[in-house]
Amino acid sequence: MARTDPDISPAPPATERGRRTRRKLLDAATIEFGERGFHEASIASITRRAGVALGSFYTYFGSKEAIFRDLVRDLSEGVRQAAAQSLAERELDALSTERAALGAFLAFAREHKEIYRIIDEAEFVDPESYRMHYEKTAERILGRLRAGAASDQLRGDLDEAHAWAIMGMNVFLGLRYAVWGNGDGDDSERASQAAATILSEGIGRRDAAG
Amino acid sequence: MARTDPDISPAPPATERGRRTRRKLLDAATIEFGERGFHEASIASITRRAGVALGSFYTYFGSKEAIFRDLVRDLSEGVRQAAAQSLAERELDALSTERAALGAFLAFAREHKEIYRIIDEAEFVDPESYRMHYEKTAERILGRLRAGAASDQLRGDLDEAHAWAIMGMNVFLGLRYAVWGNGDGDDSERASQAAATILSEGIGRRDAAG
DNA sequence: TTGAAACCTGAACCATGTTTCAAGTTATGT
DNA sequence: ACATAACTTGAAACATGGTTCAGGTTTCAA
Repeated sequence: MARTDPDISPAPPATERGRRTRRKLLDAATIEFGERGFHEASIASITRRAGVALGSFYTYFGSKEAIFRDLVRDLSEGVRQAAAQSLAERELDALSTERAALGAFLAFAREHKEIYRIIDEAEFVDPESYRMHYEKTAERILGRLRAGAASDQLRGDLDEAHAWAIMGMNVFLGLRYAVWGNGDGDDSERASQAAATILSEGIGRRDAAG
Repeated sequence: MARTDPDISPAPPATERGRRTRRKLLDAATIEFGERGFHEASIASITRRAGVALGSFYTYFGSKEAIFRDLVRDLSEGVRQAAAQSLAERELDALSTERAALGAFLAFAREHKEIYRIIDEAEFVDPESYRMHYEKTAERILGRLRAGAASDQLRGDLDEAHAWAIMGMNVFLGLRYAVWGNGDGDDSERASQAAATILSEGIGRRDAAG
């Protein structure tokens, strides 16, 4: 009895000690999932890393899937905050804003390769969160595009598809130059430059374009 | 004895019957992996779908990973061919070529959602093939960009990063409008339009851009 | 101080599904 | 026809690792 739906995590910790333990498990899981991926990861290894008994895991999480789900949501929020913060720091014109957003994302990805990988794997382990992550991200990009259009800096006909195209550019540049790259800043600079050019002028020759 | 390295698939079939059975397993695996994902998929279910005994599986594939690897390479080649064929059909200017390539990719993704998913999952099951798939794809895009530059239709300074940016756009537009979309052609049209606009003029206002 | 709730422990349980194997069947070349 | 290699079969061995549980320890409010 008192069965917990394995899909759902038990009630949040009531004491400080509990919150600490839960946090330790979450941090250990970030490393474990990042290094080995969801299926290679084991709960025993997570609790070992956290310095906690195996059984304690189920005090805080209903199942292996459940902790992964919690993690993805945590991290998705983390990415959002990192980007938002970098944009709040200064006032920029619309195109520079997109460039800064990509820069922040690349820096974040370079520092948190494991997070990048965890969100990717959510496509298979927790599709709902995966979808949510990208839909929310696209919405934020679209919001910026609309603001740029409102202030006459950007085209007026930009829509959701443009936001998804920009997001795709950013994600793949991050994969190639922040995660796979050698980790120095030059790669990121090259990526930012390419994206900025495309967004400001496209790839056609200036004098040849219709 | 006669142990087979589980990472490697045994020697190819020597008879016609063998080739048929191997093909049946590969086809069944495409469906199984596409529907349930790598880890949910079971070899028993694959052989059941193929109408073959469980043990026969190991006559043709060294392990579950091995058949997945073979599959990813098959499919990666399939995507390549589909795109190449659509481009070979007519002579197009550089920007139209990119638009046609995206169109072919979207159509392919709409028809083969399971293939799209399998290649994505290779990031975790067979990183080598995954990486190869995208590197090859980026190379082909870069080749087109260089050709466009050589004929003075595209900017002269396009490099690998631009190719990755374009690939990212295409992949994400495919995810959103071909795989997640409602499946009609309107979505694809919208996606193609957005990408074409970005590539030809960027997102800035024509008269406002520097 | 004390009782109850929260939390911790780790060995054992158990479900799942991959892999092996020994024996039978079909194809092929001489 | 015959010998041999290729192929097929499915039950059973086996490994792995998620999950449970019964009994201990810590925390905290009354």
